[in-house]
Amino acid sequence: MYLEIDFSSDEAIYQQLCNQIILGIATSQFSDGEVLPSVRQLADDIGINMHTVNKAYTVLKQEGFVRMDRRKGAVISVDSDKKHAIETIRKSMIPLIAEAICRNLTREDVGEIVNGLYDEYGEYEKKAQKGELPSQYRDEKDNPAHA
Amino acid sequence: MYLEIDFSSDEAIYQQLCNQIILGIATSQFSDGEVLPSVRQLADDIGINMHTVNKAYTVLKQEGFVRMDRRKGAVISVDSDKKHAIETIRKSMIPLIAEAICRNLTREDVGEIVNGLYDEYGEYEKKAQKGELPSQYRDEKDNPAHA
Amino acid sequence: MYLEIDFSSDEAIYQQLCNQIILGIATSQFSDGEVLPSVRQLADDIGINMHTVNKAYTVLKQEGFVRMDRRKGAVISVDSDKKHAIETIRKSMIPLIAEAICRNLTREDVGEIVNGLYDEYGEYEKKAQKGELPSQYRDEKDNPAHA
Amino acid sequence: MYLEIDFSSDEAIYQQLCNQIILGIATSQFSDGEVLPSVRQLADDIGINMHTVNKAYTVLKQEGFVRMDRRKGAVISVDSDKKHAIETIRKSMIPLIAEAICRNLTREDVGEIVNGLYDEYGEYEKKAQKGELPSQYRDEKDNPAHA
DNA sequence: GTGGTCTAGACCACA
DNA sequence: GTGGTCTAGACCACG
Repeated sequence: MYLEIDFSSDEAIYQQLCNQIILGIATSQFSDGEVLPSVRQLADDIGINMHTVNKAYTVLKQEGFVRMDRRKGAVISVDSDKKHAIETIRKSMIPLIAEAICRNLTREDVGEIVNGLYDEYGEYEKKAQKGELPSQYRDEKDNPAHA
Repeated sequence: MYLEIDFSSDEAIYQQLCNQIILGIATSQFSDGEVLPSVRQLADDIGINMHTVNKAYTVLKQEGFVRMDRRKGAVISVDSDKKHAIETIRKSMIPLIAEAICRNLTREDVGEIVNGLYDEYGEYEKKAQKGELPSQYRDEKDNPAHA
Repeated sequence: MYLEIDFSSDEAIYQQLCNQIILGIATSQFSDGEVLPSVRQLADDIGINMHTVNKAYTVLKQEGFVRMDRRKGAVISVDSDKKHAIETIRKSMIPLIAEAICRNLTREDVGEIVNGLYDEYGEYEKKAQKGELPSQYRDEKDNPAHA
Repeated sequence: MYLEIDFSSDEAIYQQLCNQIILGIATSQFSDGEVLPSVRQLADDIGINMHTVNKAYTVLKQEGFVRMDRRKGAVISVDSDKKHAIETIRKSMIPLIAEAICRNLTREDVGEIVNGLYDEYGEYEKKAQKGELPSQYRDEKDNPAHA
């Protein structure tokens, strides 16, 4: 998978890394059980410090997207406790909705944004709704780019 | 308006301040044209340093929620360029939707979160839809043709 | 004359006032010998503090656009020492030209800007060239005079 | 590059710093992609406070002369949107041209000032016209598709 | 009285 | 080591 990092962003690099990987999972470029590149390799690929990659993996683990396997390294393993997820998303969404309201966006406007993003990224969703999950590894097309 | 700051949060104080004020605008606790407390005043009120408040005001200005009037100080003045707003919100929402998809939340789940938040905070929205807005500048001498 | 003040500008009000008045002179809305409004009246008209108007008048006097008459108040009286003027303009122009160069604007681009502004504001210039002003300089291509 | 600060000037130090650096870019003493000294370093070098340098860098970033690279610090990166640049320059030039007109300077006089300054500072211009620019980002990993 | 600027010194997250 | 944040206290220009 190709990871885009903007070194001039105000977002921390490890944070961008997390987000990109989460996006990769959402778009089925990474699938459950897949192994992420080693810290050192990914760091070299992107041209960043090893510590930074390490931090990203640690955060992903804490947030339940990855588990650390002693032999394989970081392995995708999405923890989907719906109630907890909703609460998390809700909390992060408060400032965004507040801004939307201030800018005179209606809930329909926001709904369109959400739908647009689901259309764009929601590969995982399609699978889920076709009941293909959680029969976990149903990988006919999941030849993820490079590791 | 009562502003709550969590000093043990990992979110920067000035950032919390920004969010609280934006929330205040969304819920009509602050309305367009209203003057915010002076940096010193607000700093004293919530027990933080003047400069921290100043930074919050500066960010709010830059993001188009406030303008600095040389006579009155910081004045609520929401810049509602819909197109720009949508783009901003969309960008900040990408990681959230990605996470939602990973956690198997459907777009309907997310829609409910959005609606819940609109119900909770959307005072401003109600006004807007009743046509009471926009009256961006109330002051007779405050809206010069060019900046 | 109508004076436009932007209270949200980063430029000080007295400074804007000065610039507007100078612009008024350039466009012949104020002419030599004309009396400016009293400090109090202008302050009331614009809705600003008397001190601010006072400061503007003081600066205009120092810069040689106005003289203070004990009975009439501030009187337009433009001091046009060409050599001194050139040196002043040159100094203020340095950062602008530096910026222009950085942005890849050619000297022709800047020349066009200058000409555009002369076309827009140069009432005074027309008089000068018609010989209505102190015959002085009626030379279309004179001494370089710059550093 | 040697930066000269006049501590007795009425111009803010951070503003002088900005102007000096812009001048440095114009004269090719700084070139695109070059890394500026760290805030602490530069502050020590010229004997001012870290925060003052920081403010200068922040302003330069906001005005599109510099970007903040999370790995390298402040990097010269001139944003040359010609249309925007012209509008900016034009606005700052209005008071200068107004003054010039008042002082009976012809457009030719001003043109000479402009040319003089271009002759003195326009190193960057020469390169640009030889086609050596634009190569805005030299770094292979520094130019992500989206910010 | 306001915000803007500058200084000084501190801690922390990031890389 | 970097910049980002926060604090504290000071002076000044502006209004």
